Amino acid sequence: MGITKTEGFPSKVTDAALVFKALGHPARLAIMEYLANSTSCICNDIVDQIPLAQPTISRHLSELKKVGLIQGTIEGKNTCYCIDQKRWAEIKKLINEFCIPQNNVTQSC
Amino acid sequence: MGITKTEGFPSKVTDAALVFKALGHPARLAIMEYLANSTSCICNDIVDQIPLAQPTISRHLSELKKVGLIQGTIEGKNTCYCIDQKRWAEIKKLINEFCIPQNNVTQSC
DNA sequence: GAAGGATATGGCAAAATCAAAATAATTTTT
DNA sequence: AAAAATTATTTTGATTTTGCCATATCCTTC
Repeated sequence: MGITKTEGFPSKVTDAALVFKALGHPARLAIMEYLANSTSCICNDIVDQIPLAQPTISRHLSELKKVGLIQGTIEGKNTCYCIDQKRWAEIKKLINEFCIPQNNVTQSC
Repeated sequence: MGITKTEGFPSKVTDAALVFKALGHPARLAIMEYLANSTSCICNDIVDQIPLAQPTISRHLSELKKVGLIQGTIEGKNTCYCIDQKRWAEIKKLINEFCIPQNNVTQSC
């Protein structure tokens, strides 16, 4: 039904899924990469780099912000968006610990 | 428009986005975790573990397979699904190298 | 070969997503 | 205070996703 069932899953799983989902779009991934590799963090500069209209970028930025991947601070006329490095490091750690093959677990394939 | 624009992004970005997207659903993430921690890899056992109908699980499995996260092999009456460990390791590596703050890059926030 | 178990597929309805145009809100500049 | 610049929000329409029922397919067993 286009509605994602979340009941019956541990919150650890649903929380992680929200982060992955946010990263699961080319524009949002490109924004993250831009922020990691550019000295600029100004919204308008992002709009210049990504081939999408300004309102669309704004939407994507707000979704990244919603899951805590980035922070946005208003600086006068501009808004500055930055990766939340602490949170990003936590997420990376979580991914690394995720789906590690257990040495006591042997499957037939 | 519910349609994701992919033109104008490097294929490295769109490819990674597809993997993140596949992981961005509680059921699919729960399947991955189950496969990593269980000795069983039989489809029917997964259906028993996840609170969704069999056809729905089957769909999710096929999406994970589509992006190469898992492999499925038919074994008589059953189908055995397993994490593609080689690919999974590659993806983890890719994520780790992703969005690392460059030390020559300083932002104002 | 009939019956039963396991999995995949087709079809449908509800909901969510994506993109952009239009517009609003806020701030700086003139 | 008017104009310009930057960003967010609202609205609209097209598309995709999700979930499940019904059904098909394939294999095993009886």
